Amino acid sequence: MSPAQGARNGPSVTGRVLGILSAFGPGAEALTLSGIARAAGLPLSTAHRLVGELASWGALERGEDGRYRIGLRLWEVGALAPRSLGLRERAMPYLEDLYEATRQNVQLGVRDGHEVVYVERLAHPEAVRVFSRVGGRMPLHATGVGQVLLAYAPAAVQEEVLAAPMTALTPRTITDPYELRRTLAAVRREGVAVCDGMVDLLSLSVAAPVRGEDERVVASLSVVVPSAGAEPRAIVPAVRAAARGISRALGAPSARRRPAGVVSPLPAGASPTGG
Amino acid sequence: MSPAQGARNGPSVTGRVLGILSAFGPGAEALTLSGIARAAGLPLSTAHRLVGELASWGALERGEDGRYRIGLRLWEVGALAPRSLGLRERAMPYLEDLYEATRQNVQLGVRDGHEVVYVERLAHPEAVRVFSRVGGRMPLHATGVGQVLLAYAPAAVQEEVLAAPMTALTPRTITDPYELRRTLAAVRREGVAVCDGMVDLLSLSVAAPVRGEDERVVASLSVVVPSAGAEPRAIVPAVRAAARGISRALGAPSARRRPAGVVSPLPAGASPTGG
DNA sequence: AATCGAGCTTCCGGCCACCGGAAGGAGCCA
DNA sequence: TGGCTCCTTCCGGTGGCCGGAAGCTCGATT
Repeated sequence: MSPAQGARNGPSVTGRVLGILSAFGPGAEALTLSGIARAAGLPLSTAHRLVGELASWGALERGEDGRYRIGLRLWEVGALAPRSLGLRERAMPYLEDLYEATRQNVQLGVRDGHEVVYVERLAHPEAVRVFSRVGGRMPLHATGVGQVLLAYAPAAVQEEVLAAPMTALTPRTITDPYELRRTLAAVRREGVAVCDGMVDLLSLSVAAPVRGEDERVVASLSVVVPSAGAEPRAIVPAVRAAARGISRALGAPSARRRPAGVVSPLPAGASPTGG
Repeated sequence: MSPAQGARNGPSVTGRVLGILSAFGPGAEALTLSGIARAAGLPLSTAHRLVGELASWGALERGEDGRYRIGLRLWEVGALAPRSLGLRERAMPYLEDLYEATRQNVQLGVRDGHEVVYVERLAHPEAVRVFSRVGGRMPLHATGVGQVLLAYAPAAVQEEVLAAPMTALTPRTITDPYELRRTLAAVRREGVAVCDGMVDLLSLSVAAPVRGEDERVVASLSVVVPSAGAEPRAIVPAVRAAARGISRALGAPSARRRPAGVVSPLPAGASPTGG
């Protein structure tokens, strides 16, 4: 997890304010004032003052139950993050198609440090339950999206991840540095990652890299399907095609092929396997 | 732009920090340090210090061009806003279906003060160009989603909006209080709003209310189609059904009907296209 | 090459805005 | 009634914030 977190937040006012925001998180969407003060390590009166100011601006909202939640205004500002909105906006149509074709789970993630942050997710209510959520984080080594992002990350990042101990989410999660290194090489070679039962034993994910205009991998998308009886071969081409479509939409030179045909990257019979 | 911006933000540190965040907005996703200082009305050195702190926490990110953008971390926190994520999560499947059926634009918005804030939007690349964007705001009186939200808003809000001057986005935008009042009554009676050419002359939107567990209208969704040759009658049922589906997912008692049938509110036959 | 300008970074003394203990109020439960 | 938790307000002391000033890095212009 993000080290130097709780301890930091220096004694500066800005740090305290950010500490208050840090108090919120998945599983802590609504907090009482004292809860915030506790989590942020602030005296109650201090928290009271700062929270009041945040609330009057709209960064926090106070519910009828007296508890505070993240406010719409903060969400608005957050929506301006280029790695969220800009990416999302262009990726959506392709995610749509992929979702429509599979009726399962489609995810889009970017790397932040040693973790993947899920920026978008389309989930069919009846699809396999997936652990991730929009705005959530997962370790890079254990997920399809993560492995792709790691495979194309700067060497320094890869070495850091390989050097650190890796937590196992299931018995099948890769935790051995050597094996991971081999896996990453395979991902680079194939252009896809297939993770079977690494997050939970019942699901399998297929992920592919999305490139930006400078050819760097800026995101990764994946489809998660039930492990049982899944046939990755059937999914891989679709995932690859969608990833390439998004890359093209982002202006990646390498993705410029096909003389601007149909929008849908999933024509019924077509296989991108070249030749 | 943004009037009364520099003036507000009190002289408190928190206010200054929030002022810095306010400097960003649609059309201002990337700013230089001095740009931020200018927009927030802060001395350069002060801005430098605060921005540095924000960036080191992850609220801002500095690009290779030296300009600052909203950081992923802030987006993450913003994603915790209940009116964004909680709503979105449950609404998505229905929006999906609606999008799939129409292949046009589907929008989901909530009310904030006298404006609608678009929380989600699915847009087909080839669909009518729509003015709105995720995280964007529009006046309540001029849009389908807005009219629905206004129709079910507290009386006080309605009167405030009716009393204030209304800007016309096109010649067809409602700006007359009396006419708006009549329109709102119709919306309440019908349970849908149909706005033809009010945002731009080429598009038409059909919107319906989404209710929460206490029956209050918490959001509104709409479909935007080309004005030319559109047949609202064909769309209305689909929009109503989707809105009801989301309401049910949110726990609205009134939406509990149908003995838990299929998930999709759009049985295969309903074709909104037509002649 | 020299000059200019725009933007960024660092430094530091003075002052004032922030801090947080303390006191008091509002609910809730036993 | 007493005890609990949570919230709100107040106010004097002080330590963190402020921001002018000096210097730096670019790139454009003469």
